[in-house]
Amino acid sequence: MEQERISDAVARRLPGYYRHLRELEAAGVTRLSSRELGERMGLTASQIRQDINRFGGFGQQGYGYHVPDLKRCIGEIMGLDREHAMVICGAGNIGRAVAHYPTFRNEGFRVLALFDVDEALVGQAVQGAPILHFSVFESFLAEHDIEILVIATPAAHARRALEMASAAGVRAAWNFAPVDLSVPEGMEIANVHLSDSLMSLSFRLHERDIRQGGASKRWIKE
Amino acid sequence: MEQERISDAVARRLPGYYRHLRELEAAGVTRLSSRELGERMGLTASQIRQDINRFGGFGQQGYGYHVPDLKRCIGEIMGLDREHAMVICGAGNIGRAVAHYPTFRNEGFRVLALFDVDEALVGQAVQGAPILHFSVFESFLAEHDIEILVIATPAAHARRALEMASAAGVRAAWNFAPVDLSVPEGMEIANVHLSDSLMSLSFRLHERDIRQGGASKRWIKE
DNA sequence: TAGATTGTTAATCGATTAACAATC
DNA sequence: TAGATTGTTAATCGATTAACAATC
Repeated sequence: MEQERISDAVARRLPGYYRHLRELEAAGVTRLSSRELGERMGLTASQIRQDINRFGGFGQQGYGYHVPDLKRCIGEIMGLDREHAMVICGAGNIGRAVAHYPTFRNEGFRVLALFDVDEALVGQAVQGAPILHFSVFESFLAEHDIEILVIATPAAHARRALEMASAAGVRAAWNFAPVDLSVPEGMEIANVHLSDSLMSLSFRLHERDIRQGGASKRWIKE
Repeated sequence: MEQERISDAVARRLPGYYRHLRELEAAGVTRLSSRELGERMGLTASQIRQDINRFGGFGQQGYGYHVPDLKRCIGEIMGLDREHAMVICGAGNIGRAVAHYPTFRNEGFRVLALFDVDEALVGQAVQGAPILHFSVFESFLAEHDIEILVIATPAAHARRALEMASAAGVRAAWNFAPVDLSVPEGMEIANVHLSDSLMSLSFRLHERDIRQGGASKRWIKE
């Protein structure tokens, strides 16, 4: 009964498997070997077999994997076979972009409402979800069974929204505010930090400049 | 002159260091030990010293690190001491959210223009950047020295925008379209995959359910 | 000087890759 | 059956942690 927690390395690759399997299924591919999937994803066949086998033997010797079956199984592993009720705190650009994003609407993630303090936004709707005033946030949480809080507020308000949601029994937070939120007891948090990937990209460009343009900068050791 | 490429693990942590140092500097902290920073960030002191030392000895024995100096150095390492000219392909919710996002506007990332095929959007402006028709994308790239392309189009158009930018000498792409774009010769790419972090979060919730609710599901091995 | 803390080398740990027996 | 490919164990590699001499 006791089993090891799946490593972050594997948990991070699961959505990529799902995305590629979805594309392959849409393209009509039904059979796939770990070697073929590896070439497509830039991973080794060995790693793919290791990853998939953390969850059970979904393949068949001599044949490979059945694309629709494997896609469904990986979807179930990530809980995509059921609905996830979400609310979004902050109806600014990020909040509204999340509410519109089609990829996860298609996978059972449902936005029930957005919350903001800006009276000009309250009363509008985004993709059928109403924008409500933040003052009714707690009562809304009490009345609805919300599983995931999306934090799209300025950094200063993120912690407060998280605490209210935690107290109301919300199980997870998907945080876009540029702060590292510590994890309340019993919750799962994903800190997105949109600008981090841009800064890493900028770092790689700069690293490349330094290599090519002669190592005049001191931070490259010789 | 020849040196090892910085590992992805380190490159991914750099923006986090920068963010925490910025917060500490704003809070008036000037002196910091690796142990203190580690406690704050949830890393070991050892790892922090290893990471920082990839780039040079920025600390002082017996004292620790000088917060403003270290922040500036890490900023320079990521190239934040200069401007980065960007264009955004796709002026939908994601594209506009990126154009508004304050965190990287403050760090020298400048959006010169957005491009879209929707005539209703063309002519508008976002934070001072005009929305232009995609038909003038190539001529705009020819006339301006653009460093980073932000891809915020539907998946089907991502590759085309990337190829045009690559041909025009754009050096990097920050991709929000839900496809893994292969890297053109000489470019750096960051594939963001917004929904991946949500799916990983959902996976962790589901994993937790299975552990607690008895391992009736087969994918947990016993 | 004594205490503190870095920079750096060595040890450990975990993730990835390779290999191959099992089996479809 | 023969060929192919998985599931799984063993080997390798790289990243993290521990230890400690250097030094402020």
